Amino acid sequence: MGWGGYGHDEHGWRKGPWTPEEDKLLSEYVKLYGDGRWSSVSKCTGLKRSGKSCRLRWVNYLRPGLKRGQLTPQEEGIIIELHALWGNKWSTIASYLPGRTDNEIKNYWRTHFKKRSAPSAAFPRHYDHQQQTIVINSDQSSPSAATDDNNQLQEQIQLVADPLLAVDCQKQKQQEEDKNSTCEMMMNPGNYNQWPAQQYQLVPAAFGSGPIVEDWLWSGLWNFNDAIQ
DNA sequence: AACTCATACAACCGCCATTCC
DNA sequence: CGGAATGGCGGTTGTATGAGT
Repeated sequence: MGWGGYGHDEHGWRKGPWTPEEDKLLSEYVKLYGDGRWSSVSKCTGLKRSGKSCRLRWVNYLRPGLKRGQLTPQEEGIIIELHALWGNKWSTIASYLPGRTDNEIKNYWRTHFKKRSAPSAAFPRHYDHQQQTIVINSDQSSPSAATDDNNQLQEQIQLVADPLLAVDCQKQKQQEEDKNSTCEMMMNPGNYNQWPAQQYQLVPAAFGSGPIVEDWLWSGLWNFNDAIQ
């Protein structure tokens, strides 16, 4: 990944790709002083990099816990859904994907979706709708199982009309009702032609846990995207 | 084998909000 | 209180790489 060699800006800061030596210096600095005092990195380490450049390098590349490699279908789904919610709030979206950076997500989105307009057309080429979507209420012989699923789903669904919070009782009550109806729709998707408005889409699987719930959410995601076309 | 194109990735830029002095 | 410094974020650019032709 070259930048055509190294250069310096008007302030004398080095530019271009980082060397292993620079990475080592930066890592050692953060180990000693923590991440946050970027402007003093050059003073303390002799690194000829601006604070901004150091921060970027740390956040996007050196920070511990970063995941490497291709995003999983689940992560892709989360990105798609959160982007529908918040737009290009990459750092916000990244906060729901542990180990992924806003830069990575931004790059991914631009590469895969930028040129496409319709949300449903935006799904990655390797995402398999048929594979991800499960048959809802397939176990008709066991009503109790369906009820359990419903209860489990109820716990996982959060309505996010206002992602920051429902403020008053009226809103909370309304949200509770919407939550119930959304759950009902997910349990019996065939009975509904129209999905709720965008503000009532589901919180992505990252908030919940377990393959069943994730599959439910995935199928809901697809219905939702079809609905908003 | 050579060329083209799409994708992945790293890094920079500019703007804005916050903090500091 | 106001200006400067700093940090954070979204947008953009440039190059490497691999697949397809």
